Amino acid sequence: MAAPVPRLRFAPSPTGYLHVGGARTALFNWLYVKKFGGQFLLRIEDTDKARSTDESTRAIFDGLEWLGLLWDEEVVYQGANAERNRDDAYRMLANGTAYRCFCAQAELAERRAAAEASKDSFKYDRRCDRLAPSEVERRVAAGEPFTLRFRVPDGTTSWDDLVHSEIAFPNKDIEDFIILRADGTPIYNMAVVSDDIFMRITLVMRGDDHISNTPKQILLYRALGEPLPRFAHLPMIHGLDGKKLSKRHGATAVGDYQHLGILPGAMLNFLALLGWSPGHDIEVMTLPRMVELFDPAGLQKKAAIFDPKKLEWMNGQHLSLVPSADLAAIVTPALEAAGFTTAADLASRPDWYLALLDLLKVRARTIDDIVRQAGPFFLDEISYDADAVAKQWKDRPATAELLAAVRDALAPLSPWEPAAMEEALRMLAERFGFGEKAGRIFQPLRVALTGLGVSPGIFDVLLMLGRERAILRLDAAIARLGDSPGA
RNA sequence: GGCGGUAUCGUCUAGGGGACUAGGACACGGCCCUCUCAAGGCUGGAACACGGGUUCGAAUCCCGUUACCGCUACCA
Repeated sequence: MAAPVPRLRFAPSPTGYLHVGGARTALFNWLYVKKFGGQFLLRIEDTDKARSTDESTRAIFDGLEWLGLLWDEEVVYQGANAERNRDDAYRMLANGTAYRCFCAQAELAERRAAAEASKDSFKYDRRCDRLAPSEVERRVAAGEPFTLRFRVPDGTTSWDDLVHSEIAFPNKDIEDFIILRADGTPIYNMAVVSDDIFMRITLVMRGDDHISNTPKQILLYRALGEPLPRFAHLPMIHGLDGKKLSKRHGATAVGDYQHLGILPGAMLNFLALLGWSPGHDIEVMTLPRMVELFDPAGLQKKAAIFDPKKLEWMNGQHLSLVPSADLAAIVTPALEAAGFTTAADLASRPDWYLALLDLLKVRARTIDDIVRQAGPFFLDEISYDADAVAKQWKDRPATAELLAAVRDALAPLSPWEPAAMEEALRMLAERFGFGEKAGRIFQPLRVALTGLGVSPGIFDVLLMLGRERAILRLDAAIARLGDSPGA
């Protein structure tokens, strides 16, 4: 049998935001398609009108687009397929694999409650399947409402799961489940199967919370006489406490991480490692590299715990990896939002901007870190960090004197370049009797230049600031030191 | 309760009978580099859930126990 072209789908319900677990499911579906060829499709499961919102649908699109997980065909809205879903359900009624059930919802709930009270597990007793055909006809004619139930056959339903290998369910444990509501709308399993058939899905890859839906769905395919897709059930993602990831664990929406300054590539890389391993101790990967290395054999069976610390580390790795020219596209809006500069300003001095990014990105873990450290390079008026001032400007008169000497040593430098600066400042250190400990100049100078205790190397700071601005900063610092001792 | 799934350092994982004194990464500690902070290098502590088998030999195979997770709706 010739292998069909893989067609996979990601099928979220639009009831919240794009959850990191959903994003990871989408990623593995996408990786599979990119690795082996085929199509990655998106289906919005909006049949629960009460909970589905357009806003959530929008959030799913936004999240996937941000991650770069683009779908290959037009989005399918499950709600639009209700009619075809119903036709499929009626096909089963016609071919005898389903039957009408006239049991009232309230009555069913009562029987279920009674069974549970006596510690029995409830299973529909098929009473409506035993109704005489004439009786059924009479009740239908009388306009009695009914649902359609699937008649579960004897035997065992099993499949070869792509991640779990063989999984089997005795059919006796599956009740005759409803496939069509009294109002004619399909139940989840019916809609999924009907749509997956229609979309010609060849591999259903989803969270393993769907494992127990799978035998029911397989039975439906068979009843409909349709070929089975393959199934792959991915493990769940849990929070740090081992419980299912939820709001109280902090950020769980993909959009949250976007706003926290995480790079999409880092997010994808981190998510990929949660439930999959390429082996060979490989960890940091770009998306194309992940496609190259992807192999379903590396898929994990065990639920993974989401560790935000490792995500941050991963982001730092990607920050260093991404060319500054690419990074600029993401950092520029953030810099503008912080009120530091404008895109036009940055565009007017691209070399300087890229050099600045080169300096900042290696010591940042998030985009926010970069923005924070970038302040002194844009603002006219810097703010001074109290701790840094207290530590590096202890003896105020002596520091003022030192900084004045630094200013005088640097001001005449020509050209304005690091080697000359270093020579001048090291000579100054000798003169002040600091010997090899030039840090005694660099540190107070750093505070004067940036207001901070940490920054890129001092000569890089001087270079990026430019002579004029550096001298201005020094003057401001000297003046400040001369003022009230309160800093 | 029933059914199903899972089980290697705190966390993510490598491992698919001998190469295991169980490897890597995050986090944590130490050292080096060094003008600060990162980055980088070196380094320390830290795991095969338990009990039975199978086998000359088991982290790896089988069974049981335990724990955790999921499903158990005219939700998805």
